[in-house]
Amino acid sequence: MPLIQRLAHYIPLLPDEIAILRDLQSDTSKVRRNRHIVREGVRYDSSFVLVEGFVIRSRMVPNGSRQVINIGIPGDLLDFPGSFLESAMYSVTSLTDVVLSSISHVQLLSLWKSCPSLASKIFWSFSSDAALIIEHLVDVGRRSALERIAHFLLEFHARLRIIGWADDVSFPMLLTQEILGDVLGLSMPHVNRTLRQLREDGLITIEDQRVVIMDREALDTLADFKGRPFVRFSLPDAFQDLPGSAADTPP
Amino acid sequence: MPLIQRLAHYIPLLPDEIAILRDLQSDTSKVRRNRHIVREGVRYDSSFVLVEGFVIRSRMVPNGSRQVINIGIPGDLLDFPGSFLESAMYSVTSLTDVVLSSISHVQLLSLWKSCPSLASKIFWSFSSDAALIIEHLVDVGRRSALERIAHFLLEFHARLRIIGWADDVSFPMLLTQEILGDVLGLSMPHVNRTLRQLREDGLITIEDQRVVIMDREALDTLADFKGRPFVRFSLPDAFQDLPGSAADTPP
DNA sequence: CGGTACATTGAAGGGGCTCAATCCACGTGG
DNA sequence: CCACGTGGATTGAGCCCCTTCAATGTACCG
Repeated sequence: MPLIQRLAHYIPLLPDEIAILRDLQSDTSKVRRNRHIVREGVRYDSSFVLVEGFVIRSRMVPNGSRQVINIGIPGDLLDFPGSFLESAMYSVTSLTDVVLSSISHVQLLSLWKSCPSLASKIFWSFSSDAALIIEHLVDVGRRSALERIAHFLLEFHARLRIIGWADDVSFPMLLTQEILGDVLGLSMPHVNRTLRQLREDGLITIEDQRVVIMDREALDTLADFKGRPFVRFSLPDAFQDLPGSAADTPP
Repeated sequence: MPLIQRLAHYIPLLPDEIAILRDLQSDTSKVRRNRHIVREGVRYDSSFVLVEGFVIRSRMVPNGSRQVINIGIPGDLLDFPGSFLESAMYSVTSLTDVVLSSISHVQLLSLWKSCPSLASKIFWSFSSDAALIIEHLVDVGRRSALERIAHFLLEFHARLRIIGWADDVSFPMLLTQEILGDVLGLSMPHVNRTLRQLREDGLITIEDQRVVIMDREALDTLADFKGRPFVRFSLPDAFQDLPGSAADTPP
């Protein structure tokens, strides 16, 4: 239950809420590698929780290139902000074999009545997705290739750690250099050269498809990465305490 | 009441909802030109509706440059996704003299109980902000300077039109070229040259601080601008009809 | 009338792109 | 078991878009 794990990493979840979340993810479906899950321009009336596997959300541009908006990892709620919009504004494609659980928009929104405290936590999750995109915008707009890649690696590492896919200093390299280029607005050859430079400078190594962070401090400085202090749950207590007392949940 | 105007442009608002919105914006405050309204890293417990004037939301990068996330125009709800986060992830600065109306997060969230249909409309508004940022990301990541500027001008024109600040073919140029550069990840001289090229190609003219669109079709093509079809309200009827029947409101 | 803010233009350089070749690991079928 | 195909990584050469640095122009304002 990576969604629960991810939320709980930031916010104490009440037993009730966990039960509801479990329930929401009851019917799952599988999608093979390299398939479209959501297609740009089409309308959907349910969102998806990514239970297993990885996806990319991307937009094509007429000149032939594409921009990857975001890498979806287990526990992510796909399709924000699409949930509220007329039609999907980007495609979602499976990067690996994937297990999804769909949640209709009606279900999602009715949470505001049945369990507002949980709803607020889910909307917090949307906010932190938006925050991620803003970070991404800053990356692409105002950082050099070296800074961008460093920043992306650190951010991705942080996200993977929360769901148990990374240890303190390393994580699996799930993206091809081509995709990494589409994420960061760079060409594939330049991604390659920049990664090499990071290696030569002793900041990272890459072995067996894993990225190993060799010099955390230098990377943090280079990327101006301050952990992710802003991405933390913060709502009026009135909303955290609704269903019962604000007890912690067992880990 | 630009917020009401903006929402109503997309979504029929019920009389009740309009009354509540009016009420929310009752106490206003003024801020002079070039002042900080929200400062990066600080925590706030209320959001703002921008009633009059223009603001920029931006992030500084250690190398001295900054990235403008978004231009706030009258009717915008500032501080998303900040509302849910521990601390502001970007600064908000007044571009002109400004009239704000603050809405505490508690007030905002309690709408989900007191008037869920309105709440869903406000959250739709957040979604469309997020959509704007995604468009922006695509711009900066994968479009040439010419395409970027064209796209920005069209998008900005569309937004200004909704609140009555633009006519069919022209709108006031509210940004300096320096700011435009910070929006689009370009240097000021290059913004200048690119604008000149757009002029020389007969796509736009700039006179008396107004941008005039001379060749709409060519601009649309260049920028791959398709109006903003995805930014349209779309929610299960269950949520649109809660307080009464789905009657239109008088204009 | 000098000061400030912004627009404009030029020259030179570099970061990142394009195009293209090569290499490597892996899987698959004969 | 090997030949081959395929997807991805790596590397090189040349170029161009955009940046940097710097100077000049221009409007407005106290």
